[in-house]
Amino acid sequence: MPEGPQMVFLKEQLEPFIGQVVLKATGSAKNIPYASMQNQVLTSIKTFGKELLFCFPDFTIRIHLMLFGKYAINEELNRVLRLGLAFEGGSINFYACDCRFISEPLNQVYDWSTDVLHPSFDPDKALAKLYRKPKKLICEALLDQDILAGVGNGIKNDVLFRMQIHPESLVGEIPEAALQKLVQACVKLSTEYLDWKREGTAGNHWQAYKQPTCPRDYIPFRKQKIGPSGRTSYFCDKCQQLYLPDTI
DNA sequence: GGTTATGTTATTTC
DNA sequence: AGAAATAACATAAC
Repeated sequence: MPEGPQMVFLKEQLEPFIGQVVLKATGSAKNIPYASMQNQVLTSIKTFGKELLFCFPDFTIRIHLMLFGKYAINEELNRVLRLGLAFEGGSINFYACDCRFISEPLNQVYDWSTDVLHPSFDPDKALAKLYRKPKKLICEALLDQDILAGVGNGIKNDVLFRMQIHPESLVGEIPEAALQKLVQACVKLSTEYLDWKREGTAGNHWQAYKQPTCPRDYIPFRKQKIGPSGRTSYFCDKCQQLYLPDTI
């Protein structure tokens, strides 16, 4: 259930709990100080990329939904509870997710300017980090959370389609202007995606991801696992340009 | 039973 | 040493 925009949306759903005191923390997640969380005030909730951060006065609990994570607000799901937080005004339950305890100050742990949806996101820094990996496939580089935190496989596919760049292009071969636009597109699509979540707009907004046909050329998208990570890409050979080294 | 999937991380390999 | 590939983990649906 991840991708940055969904996590920001989840954070917004949970904001009513801010200021409330934990009545009880339960679950099967390891390294969580269940007992000492009791009576702690939830100071704030933040996100970093696909991570959700519950901030308490002296520590933070980090939730990552990974691939299969589920959550329920004011209800319970019929599966193994990983972390449940009971407040006066309701409860939050997480399942099949990664939970961690963070004792360091968050500014020491996170570089917020890496997060595509954070106000301090720094596109120039992202561009520089991308060019530091010139031999990587662009479809792999876009998923690097140290470069573009919050971008997932859906955003990756649609951004490449929108900017008409072939997923197998090498980062170092993409002209700077095009790569710059690609970074901008990550921000724009993530923001749009968040707006769709907020508006509760029905239907599908993906142009390429999980789609059968290219809306520009009306030919079937190619669906293929690309690169060492093997994440699936949806792309159109006709309208997405492949940037590779000149072979002479 | 096998495959697939909005993901990360620990371990191994080069 | 450090980058890159591989394995591992988690879970439901088709």
